[in-house]
Amino acid sequence: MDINELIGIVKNIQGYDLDSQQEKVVKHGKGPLWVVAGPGSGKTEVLVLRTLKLVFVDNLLPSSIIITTFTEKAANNLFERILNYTNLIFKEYPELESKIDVHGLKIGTLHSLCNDIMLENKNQAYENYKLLDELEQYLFIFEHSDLANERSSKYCPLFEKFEYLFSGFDPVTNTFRWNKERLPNKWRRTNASIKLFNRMVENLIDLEKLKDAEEPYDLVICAYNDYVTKLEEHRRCDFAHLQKKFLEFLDTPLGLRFLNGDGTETHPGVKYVLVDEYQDTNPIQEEIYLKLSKGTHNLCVVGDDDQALYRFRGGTVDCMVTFKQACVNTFGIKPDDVTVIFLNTNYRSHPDIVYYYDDYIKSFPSMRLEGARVEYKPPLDPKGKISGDYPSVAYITGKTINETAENFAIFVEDLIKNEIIEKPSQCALLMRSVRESARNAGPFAEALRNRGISVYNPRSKNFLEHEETAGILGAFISIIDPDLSALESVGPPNIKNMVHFWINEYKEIADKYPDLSNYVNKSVESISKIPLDNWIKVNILDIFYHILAHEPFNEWRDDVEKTYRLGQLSKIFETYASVPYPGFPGSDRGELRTGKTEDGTISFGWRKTFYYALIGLLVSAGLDDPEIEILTPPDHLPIMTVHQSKGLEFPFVFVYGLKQKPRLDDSILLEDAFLNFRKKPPLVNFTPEERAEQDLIRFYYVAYSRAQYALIHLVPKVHLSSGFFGFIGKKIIDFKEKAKELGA
DNA sequence: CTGGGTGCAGTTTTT
DNA sequence: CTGCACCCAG
Repeated sequence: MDINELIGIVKNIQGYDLDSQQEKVVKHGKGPLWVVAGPGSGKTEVLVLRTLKLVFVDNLLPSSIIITTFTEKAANNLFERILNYTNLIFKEYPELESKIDVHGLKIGTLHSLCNDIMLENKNQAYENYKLLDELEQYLFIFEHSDLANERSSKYCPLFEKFEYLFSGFDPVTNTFRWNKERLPNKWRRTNASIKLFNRMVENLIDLEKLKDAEEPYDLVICAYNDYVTKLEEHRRCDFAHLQKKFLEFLDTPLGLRFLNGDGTETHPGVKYVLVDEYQDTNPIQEEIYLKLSKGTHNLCVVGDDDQALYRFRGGTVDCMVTFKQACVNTFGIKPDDVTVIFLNTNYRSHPDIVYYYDDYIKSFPSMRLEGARVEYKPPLDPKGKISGDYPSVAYITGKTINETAENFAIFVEDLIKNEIIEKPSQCALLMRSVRESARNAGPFAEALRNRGISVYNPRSKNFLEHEETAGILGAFISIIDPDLSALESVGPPNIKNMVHFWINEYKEIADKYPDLSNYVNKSVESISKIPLDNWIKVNILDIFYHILAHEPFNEWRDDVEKTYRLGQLSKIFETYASVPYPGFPGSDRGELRTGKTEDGTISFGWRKTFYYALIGLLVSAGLDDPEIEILTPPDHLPIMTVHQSKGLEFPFVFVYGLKQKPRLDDSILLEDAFLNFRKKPPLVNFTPEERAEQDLIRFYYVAYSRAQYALIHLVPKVHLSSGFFGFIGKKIIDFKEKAKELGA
């Protein structure tokens, strides 16, 4: 197929032409391609079409093309679009159908591809390892890592140096700061270990360099080595090490065969690498991408440096901003050999909104520093269908949050009454936190509901308080710790309170469902008959599923949300059951034993660990409620975090807040702590304060650039005059005043 | 409109 | 403990 035929087909399907920049991306041949794409510029579409071009025009074997993006959801979406186009192409060119199968494309998150490729290529260093997800890594570190378990003062200098990893709110103990009189508690140490170890791997920390560092880095090495040893011992691998192993795999003979191919269709080699959302890439991922394309230089990255949101995951915008330099350094080519294409045409927002957020991001001195944004980035050019002379950027205010929320609800009500919008789902309220507390989404959700406008707020963190989750946990605990004697020994009141709540919830259910209470009582009785110090034949999962098989859990299967939550909970139990038992190879936490001294009970140690490790985690994690409907119900107004809104667009976008202080969070401080020990020193350097500020600016940029018809700030009066963003208040229109002026 | 004092609640996101 | 909202004085 000819490239123009392909573009013609696309035009027929879409009804419009690609713009010249988009076309350049699709048509680009060999060599590094750096696509700097603004919001609403059609970047994912372009990536899809470029993939089609490689397959249908260049006739590359799909399995020689790697396409990655940031989340599973985005990856699925990307593949679906490719598949759609492919099917339409097959309608016009039926003879291709037998020759081309796009299912061969290596498309997914980088993590999933690393996993699949190493398994397919039988990489010995990865085969037979269990990949740990977030929860599994937590439980593994909680039980196995020296840093989390050492009871002496061995690690004190490390605790001091990385103090920020141990401070902040700890919901398990309800404390705000590590009490330095004592060692940090185990949850804090576990969380700190996770952050520390993951970041060391993601930022490609050179252990050799670290060896020469002054203390307490010796303790960091010691803790890290211990963790890696334990992982190997138990044949586990976390997400960060998955990437590290993949990088190492690429240097092995099997890896080189994968990379360069051997002339067979099974091993065609890696011919092209395409990366979406490149601004959220971290150093180890950058290294992987560069290595994958070292032989071909065919690396295409797409992203928007202004929309980087994932520093907490090790993502650094630097990779996006310095892509050209990285290619020059790694491939040994000239800067001009890297093709730069700016997709700066915006098809999403009203021109005034586009100018507004473009001005916004450029107005901060910290964003104008060298290396903060991609060089020579042109201004956004609005060419969307939306136009009209109305105030498209404005604010709604009030004396207090509640009053602001009230005015907001009145405004939304008016939008509906006056038929400016058909349904509430054409709006979105974007907030930093969607929790329905007085400082967050609470007043807004309430004001809307008071006016009969339903709210769609799926992530409100009360997973453990529903009757089904509380009920099954209560039933389970009633079996394994019937007199709650182990619970009594658990310190933190949060855990105790939560468990008591579950027990009560279970008792209420049990009153109505005698079969269930019979099962629970019988189980307690049969455990009581097992002699001291003996294995119990049932695994915790057996107990869990037996409870599930009883009413009312059984009939709750008809309820989508309840089923989802119970499914999540059973996954959590499965995870816990798979945690290796320290010191007993081959056994795991799912297996139960009776106590050594106390007759007829589950071992006290097991019960205690269950409360501390698993329940403590659940209580502190505040698990999310399910997001079952991906699409907002039309008669609901979605309340979401800015992260959730990424990649989406809404006719009316409301954003709360113009008064927020940039925060030096631990991701930023950790970057600095390891700055001098990177295998590759970073190409840009900002102070932690500068990075914190830039992150905050980008965060709101993402929010503002979601708006199609109107962007409306929700700001209590004080936000307009003071605070970090206060100046914005002077640039936008007060909706109420404008309405008065127009006599509306 | 600003600044200081008081009181209160306690992100977010992903593999 | 910190950051934010809110109130009040100037």
